[in-house]
Amino acid sequence: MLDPRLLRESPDIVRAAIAKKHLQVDLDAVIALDNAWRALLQETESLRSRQKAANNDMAKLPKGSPEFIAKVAEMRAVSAQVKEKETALKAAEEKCRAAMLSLPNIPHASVPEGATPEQNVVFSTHGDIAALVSAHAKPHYDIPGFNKLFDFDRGAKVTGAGFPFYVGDGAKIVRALLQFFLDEDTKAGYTEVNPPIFVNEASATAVGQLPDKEGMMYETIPDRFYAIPTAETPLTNFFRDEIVDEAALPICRCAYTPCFRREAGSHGKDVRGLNRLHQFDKVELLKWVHPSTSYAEHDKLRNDAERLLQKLELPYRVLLMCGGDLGFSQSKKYDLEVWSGGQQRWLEVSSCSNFESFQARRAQIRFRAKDGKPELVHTINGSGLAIPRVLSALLENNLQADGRIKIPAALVPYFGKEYLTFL
RNA sequence: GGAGAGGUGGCAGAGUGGUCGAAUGCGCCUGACUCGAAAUCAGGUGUGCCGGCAACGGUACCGUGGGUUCGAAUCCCACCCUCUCCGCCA
Repeated sequence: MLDPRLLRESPDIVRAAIAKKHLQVDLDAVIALDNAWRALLQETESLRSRQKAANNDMAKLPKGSPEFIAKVAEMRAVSAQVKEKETALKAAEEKCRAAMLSLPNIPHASVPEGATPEQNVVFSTHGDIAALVSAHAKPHYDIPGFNKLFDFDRGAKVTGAGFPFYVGDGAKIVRALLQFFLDEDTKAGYTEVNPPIFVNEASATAVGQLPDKEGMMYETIPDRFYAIPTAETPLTNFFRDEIVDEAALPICRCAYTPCFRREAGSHGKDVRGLNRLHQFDKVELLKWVHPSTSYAEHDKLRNDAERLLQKLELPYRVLLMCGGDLGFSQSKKYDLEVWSGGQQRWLEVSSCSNFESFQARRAQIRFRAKDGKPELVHTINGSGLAIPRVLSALLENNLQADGRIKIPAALVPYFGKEYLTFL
């Protein structure tokens, strides 16, 4: 959510932000709703003020006295008016809040102009893609024996499409990657957290998944919990409605969780094999930072995620997202894409985003500044990293002529052997 | 799942219909005393929203949401959470 004062004082900044993100929002309607709400609030509060003054007078009067009885009669009418106004006020407030929630975050000045993913800027490229071209290269789902270690058919039987079983070395490579990521992230200064993987409605709302993305999440009956689409959801809510110690900032945490995404409407080549799943494992990095260090911490977090790909010796590139491809709630975002040599395509394995105070305002996460006034923190997060696509690149890029997969040196201590075998 | 108790400011803890944003204690901040500190004494010390350049004014908040009433921290209803006992169970 944006600061309402920004809308009132500098609507042009908001207008420019909407344009840069290539969104359609009727800003004037939002402003009108805000004005209407404020006018109604004034009226209601002055009525209540009158009511309060009368109450104080009545407290001094003897209960049964004629003056008292007259006051009761008089205030009965005011009370009815207050109730009426309060009902109207509540409706106006809800409309206004909904309208405010429809306003996107302001993109940072360094975000490039652009409407489509093609206009994202390649920020940096690492590793040698050409070296991966070989005669036996193939998509991971076509590698002989793939279905033994990554059993999609039985997963479909037991649960549904996109819920594979990982078997034998398949399970072990997932565990090795998770352990490796968590160890590296911890070394980089992130405190490991093991959060709940279901959240309530308030938590989903605070990070912006509700309203709007309810169709993307699995919901439980009868408790109305949501299966988390990312560890960002429970992690960000850790400090919801709290004022944290300024000296503790930045607070850096990492968490492994399974992630659940309905991905309604996704079909075709993009979703084959490990490319897109309804349940997958991911380690998330998250920081609560002081606004003054926000972008430096954002860069650091991106570097922390990049280091993981470097240690796994996977070629990757970093995209700086243009305004049109920036999410609704982000001020700036880098995507890390790993090169998948068999499919000959880039796969997104991490989005490193700075939300500035957009999430913190909704979630009411603040710190006490030196002058004593609470101030909103900035939140930053990114994957470090998502397992299936890293795995898919690992399988494709490291496929040997004999059908085995060479395990990167950094991962060998975790995996326990130098090769993964399918058959 | 059953029975009972309870949820009040940073913490502890009073308050059962009106002058209560809320006693008191602790903590914290400022000042006095002191070479300095401790102790002591005096004063201060929640958050949001609206209006205002500001000083400040208004209003809301006693787990959450409804209700009763001229008036609710206080009474009624629902829900959430915590604790105790019983039951069940990884």
